[in-house]
Amino acid sequence: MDEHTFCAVAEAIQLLQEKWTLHIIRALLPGPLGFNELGRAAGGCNPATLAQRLDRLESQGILTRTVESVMPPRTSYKLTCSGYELQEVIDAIDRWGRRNIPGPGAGARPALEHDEAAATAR
Amino acid sequence: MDEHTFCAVAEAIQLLQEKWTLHIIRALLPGPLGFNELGRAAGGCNPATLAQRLDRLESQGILTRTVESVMPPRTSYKLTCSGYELQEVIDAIDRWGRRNIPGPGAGARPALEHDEAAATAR
DNA sequence: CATAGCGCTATGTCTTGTCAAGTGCTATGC
DNA sequence: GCATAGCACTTGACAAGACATAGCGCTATG
Repeated sequence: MDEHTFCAVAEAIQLLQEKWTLHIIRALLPGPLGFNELGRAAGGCNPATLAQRLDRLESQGILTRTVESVMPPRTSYKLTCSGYELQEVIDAIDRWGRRNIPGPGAGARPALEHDEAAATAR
Repeated sequence: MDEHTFCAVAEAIQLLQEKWTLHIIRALLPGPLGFNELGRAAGGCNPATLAQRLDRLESQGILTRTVESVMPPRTSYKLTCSGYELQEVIDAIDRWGRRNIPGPGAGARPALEHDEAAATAR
C-alpha cells in the first residue's frame, strides 16, 4: 500500500495485528506444540483460522512445521529463532498490559469497564 | 477463558490486534493530530474504522480527544502517558521488523530513522 | 467394540472492516 | 461572489475475515 510509511515496521504491524497471531506465538514460546494443542493453548482458536495463521507464519520463517508421523497424525510446531525474538515484543505488551489494563486481578477494581455500548443504539 | 493465560496480557493483545490500532498509536507518537490527518498518517484508515478505534482508545485512556473549535471543526487527538508507554511496544516491533522482515526492496534496505524523535513530543 | 483423540479441510453464519457518499460550515482561489 | 476544497464525522450497503461445526482416515485407549 503506502510505500511512504513502509519499512519493516508497518509490515510487521500488519503481520502481528492479525487475529490470533500473537496468541499463537505466545503459546509457542514455552515449547513446541501440536495443532489442536496449540489452538487450545492460544485461547481457543478455531482450526480454520489457526491453519491459515500457521501457514503464513511458516512462510514468514517465524515457525516451523515438522511432521513427526503421518499416521497416527502428529505434527509439531515450533518457533524459529526469528520467532523467539518476538518474545521481547510480547514482553513489552505484557509489561504495558499489566500497568495499563484494569483487569480483574487489579485489586479493588472489578472489570466493569465493559463499554460494549459502542453499538450506538441502531 | 483460561485463567492461566488470562489477565492483562491477553487483554492487551486483544486490544492491540484490532486493525489500525497500532498504526494509529504510531502515527500519534510524534505529536497530536486531527481526525483526517491521523487517518492519513496511519496509512489510510477509513473514517468509520478510525472513529471506532479512537472511541475505544479514548475510553481505554490511551488517548484524549480535544475539541479545539466546533465550527470550523478542529479536533485534536493526543496520546496520554499510558499511550506513550506503548512506544516501547512499537519499538520492539520496529526492532524485530527491521531484523526479520524481508522488506519491499527484498534486499539491502537501509533503515531510515524518520520517526525516532517521537519521545520528545510530549 | 465404542469412544476419543490426532491434524486438518469443507461448510454456512455471523462479526468486522471497507467504500462511497453526505452533513454543516469556513477558508481559499479566481 | 462563487466554486472548490477542507474539516470531523455518520450512515448504509457491501466484502472480507473469523466463527462453530462436522467430518476424513486412523490408532490408542476404555
